[in-house]
Amino acid sequence: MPVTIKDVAKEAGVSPSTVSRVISNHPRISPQTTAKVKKIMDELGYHPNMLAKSLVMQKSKTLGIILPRPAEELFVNLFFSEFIRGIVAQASRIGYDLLMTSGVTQMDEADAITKLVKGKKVDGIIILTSRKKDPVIKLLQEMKFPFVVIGRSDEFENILSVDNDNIKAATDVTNYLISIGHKRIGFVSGPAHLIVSQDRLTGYTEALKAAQLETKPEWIVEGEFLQESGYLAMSSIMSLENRPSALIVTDDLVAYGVLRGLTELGYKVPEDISIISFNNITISELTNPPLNSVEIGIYQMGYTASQLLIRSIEDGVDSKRELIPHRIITRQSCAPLLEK
Amino acid sequence: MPVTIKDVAKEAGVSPSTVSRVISNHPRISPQTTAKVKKIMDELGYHPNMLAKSLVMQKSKTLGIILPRPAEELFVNLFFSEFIRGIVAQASRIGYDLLMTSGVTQMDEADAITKLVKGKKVDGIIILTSRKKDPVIKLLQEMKFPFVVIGRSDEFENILSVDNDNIKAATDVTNYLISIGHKRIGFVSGPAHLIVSQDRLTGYTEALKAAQLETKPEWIVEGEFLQESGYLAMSSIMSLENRPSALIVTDDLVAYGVLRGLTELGYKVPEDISIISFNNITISELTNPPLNSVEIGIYQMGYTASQLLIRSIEDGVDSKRELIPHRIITRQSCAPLLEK
DNA sequence: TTGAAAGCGCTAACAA
DNA sequence: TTGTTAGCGCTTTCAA
Repeated sequence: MPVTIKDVAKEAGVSPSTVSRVISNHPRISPQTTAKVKKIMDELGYHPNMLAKSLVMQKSKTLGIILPRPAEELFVNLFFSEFIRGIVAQASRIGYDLLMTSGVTQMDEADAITKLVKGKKVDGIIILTSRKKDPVIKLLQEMKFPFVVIGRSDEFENILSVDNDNIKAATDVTNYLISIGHKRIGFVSGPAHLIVSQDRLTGYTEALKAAQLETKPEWIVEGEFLQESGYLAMSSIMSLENRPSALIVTDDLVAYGVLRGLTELGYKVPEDISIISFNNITISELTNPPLNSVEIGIYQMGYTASQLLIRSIEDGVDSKRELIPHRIITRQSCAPLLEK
Repeated sequence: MPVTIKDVAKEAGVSPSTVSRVISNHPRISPQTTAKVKKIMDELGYHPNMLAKSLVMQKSKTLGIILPRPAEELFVNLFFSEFIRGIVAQASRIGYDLLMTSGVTQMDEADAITKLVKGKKVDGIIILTSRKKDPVIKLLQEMKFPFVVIGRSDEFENILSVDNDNIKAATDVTNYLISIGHKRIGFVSGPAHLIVSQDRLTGYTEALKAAQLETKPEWIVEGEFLQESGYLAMSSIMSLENRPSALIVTDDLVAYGVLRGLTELGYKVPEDISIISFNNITISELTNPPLNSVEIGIYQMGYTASQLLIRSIEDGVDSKRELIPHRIITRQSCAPLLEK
């Protein structure tokens, strides 16, 4: 039998409401009573029933997240762990937990979310991937329920989001290559329906334009966030007559595929071609040569998202875009291009 | 304003209990009423408040998991994502969600667990890492609260657990090397306080003994689940006079460190030395050469753990050890050793 | 400073 | 087959 507030009250010779007040540090309560009640709580091993509390308080102190689908979002997977750690670390600090769920067989994300929201199991929701015209964002927006998206929405301006400045990041990367002498720069992009793909591509294009460098459609290849895509992209690009001297790749795993293909074909990196990619996952320092990559601060994104969402729940802030700084990690996959 | 069971009742002209019965498919309820109530529920967009339901039912339909500490359990990290996916997939199917929490700064795992359990936020708990004399297992055992451990307990026999047969797996690996001609086999182990380390080491030792092969203390090196450990282990082992012709490594990441060091020193794998490791994480097929590794079925472990725990919650089964089969993945890091 | 009582939204005897 | 009622464990007016 669990010990309730009534048991404590009876044992301490006070009323349940007094015990309740002690629990929540109510200001107007005598030190003696407080001490007495606290002692009894310890003795009895009392812990408040959070369900009951949540029911009357109308809030669960819980954040919700929908587990991304396996195949579709492999991308997210590779740093899922670090991301979750960021969320939970911050949430726990403020007394929130994280509830994870997923759409069952036929039931999609939208239903899973509705269930959480209307079922009052969570006070806010974190959306992991932002696709173009994301229906989930629209749903949450309509329900006027607190949520934060990782990435950004192409439809709604005034929402809570945590993102990298992917356009800027891609611009920086492009300029970095330009600064070490490259003039022909290719781009291996990710799935077009993801906003992150779109933004990075934009940054690349803009940087080339600004530098008045040549841009060719065949230098841009789109693929999945898979090693194979890198391999394919590589072979398509290397077979060009006038091929790039440097390649920007949208993700480390893809870059690994590129690297692998290059090695197989007998090319040397960075002597024959320079490679730089995004996300800086574990693997990027393990490749041969170690990959230059853009650190995007996954843990911090999780941490910040959590923080922003909780603030939104508690203070009602519901429109803010937080940008997590990125940073180019220089390793050995890029080399200066000497004039010739 | 959320729509409650009362609103539905009033609108449908029935009592709240009737609505409740419709929700839970009570057998004795007329088709007409059912239809009418369901219609109203749809119209009003009704969803049951799970907190209220949980409060009266005394169960939350939620599983709990404590996020492993960063540094200590890097090991778990690498397949965290796949593991969680397994848990959530199965849990969702049966209508359970997963609640994640972590010890705040000073507050340790035990407190976090007590809070979840006594606070009634979860119906059962999944323990991710099993250390020797794990205090958390003891705590849960004492509270008589449903839980399942991934791995096994060295103290308690009669608990719920999902594990690989790590002793057998290590035996299999050792025998595999023996079968292709190796007689001098080394072992790079993990942290001694983890049961998985202990079991794999045991399996290795037993297999050698059974084959009446030589075993030398200096062929066994213990380290962390880190690349660096592999590097260190490698240099210690390769500097021996009579060194092994094959190495069993406790984890792919560590094996990567070994591989790297070997390459740096000019050794060739598998010509100069064969390497095989455990866990079969993404990285193991990306190395050069691709690593032979033991697939341990992480997703399935999560899935099974979830299943076992829910069964325990609902039917009271509380003592069962489920073994997930392992399987050696043959790639290019092992070569037969010819007699000489 | 403390207590009594009502109620959060739901389920489940018991009665009808 | 359906309704009435009590109560899950907590918070919070209102009164004392």
